[in-house]
Amino acid sequence: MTCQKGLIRQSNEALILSAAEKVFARAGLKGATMAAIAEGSQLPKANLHYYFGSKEELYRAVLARILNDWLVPTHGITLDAEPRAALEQYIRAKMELSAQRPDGSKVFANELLHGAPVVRELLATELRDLVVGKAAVVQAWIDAGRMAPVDALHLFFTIWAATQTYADFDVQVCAVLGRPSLTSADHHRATEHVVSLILRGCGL
Amino acid sequence: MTCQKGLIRQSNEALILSAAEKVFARAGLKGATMAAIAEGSQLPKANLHYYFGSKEELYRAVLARILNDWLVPTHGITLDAEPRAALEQYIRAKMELSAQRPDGSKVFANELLHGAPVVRELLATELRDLVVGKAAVVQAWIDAGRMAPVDALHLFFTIWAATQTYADFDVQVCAVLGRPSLTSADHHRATEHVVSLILRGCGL
DNA sequence: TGATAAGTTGACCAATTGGTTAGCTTATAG
DNA sequence: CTATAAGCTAACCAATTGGTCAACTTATCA
Repeated sequence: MTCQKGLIRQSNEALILSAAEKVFARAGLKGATMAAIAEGSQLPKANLHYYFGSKEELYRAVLARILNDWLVPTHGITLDAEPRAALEQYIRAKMELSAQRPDGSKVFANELLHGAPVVRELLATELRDLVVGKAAVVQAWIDAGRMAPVDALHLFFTIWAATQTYADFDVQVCAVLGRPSLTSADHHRATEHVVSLILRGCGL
Repeated sequence: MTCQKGLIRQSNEALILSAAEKVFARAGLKGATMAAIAEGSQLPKANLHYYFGSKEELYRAVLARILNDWLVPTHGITLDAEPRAALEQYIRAKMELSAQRPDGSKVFANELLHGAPVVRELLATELRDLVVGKAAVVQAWIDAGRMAPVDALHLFFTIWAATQTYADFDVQVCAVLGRPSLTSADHHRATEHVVSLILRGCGL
């Protein structure tokens, strides 16, 4: 009963996924080449097709991994949580993700930008269900007078946008700040800004 | 002395630029094909190369047009303006742009996402100079106690992100809202949300 | 140990696609 | 009207690239 994948397979798939995330982030779905991913993972091109049938299948696998990491940090948003602490922790988690794994965010952004041909179904089901649920929590907080009356669904759009902009559009941020790349001090400053602006915007 | 371009040329260039913006938005730089742009503009492919030397030159022309529209609405942010009115008007203008010309925003977002190989210089000069100047105005408002002490530069990042997300990532917004596409009522609701959240966040 | 499966790889192919060119038609101006 | 320039276009080319395949080596386990 060997339900587990072979160790070699497991290791090589991880290697390929990691390289693919970087290449897809830099070049997009069409711009990325299997040859570049092969080079990034130090494996011959034919090997990629052995583990992942096609370029699109590999792309799909990369996206699946990202979406998962995307949804996890909402867990602290519950009815009996303290609004200010829960939202602050969520925003900080998203900022941390933008700083630590910008490539993943970029691949996802690219997919959305082009109409989400691959993940559209997931958005309309998994993502929607989760967010609608969390928005109901926020609405309950508002109804209880625990925060200002913002639009609960759109609040999530704003939080995603404000946090992910530091991953997706880092070149722009760098250019305006006059930096070659974002330092951890920059990320810290950005985090404090976003946290305080949005919390104040929510009357917290 | 005919310094003006021929009428035919002017008309066809506009036709091509418009079609190119749509195709580049949908497919990205690499994903877009000259054939698709040709079909979109109802012109044979060789004609595109007659007016624009290469695919990249055409892409560059599309981006230039967008960046210009991008920078214009900051004009109301001046030292002697009223902070609340000036920021509100700027945010509304950006939301209007997102609603009216989402394709332009998408092309620009795609360019940033992939490291801005074509407009990087423009970002570090034109955009930076403008934004640093406007941030100084915001900082002066803060110093005068006319608004809450937010980070002036990062405030612009947040405004851009919060407004453009409705153009760049409209599929995601649609999916979560459960809409096939964004209605003008949706755009109105989004605008009021962003305006009130950010203004309150700025203590206005 | 031997047999079956898993993993590896260079060489190759077909399709796509940006770009060219030669020859054509239409417009413009003297 | 004529000559020159501008505009148009089908056919073609070279390069890129996703994907295939057959032959090979290595791992696994009864």
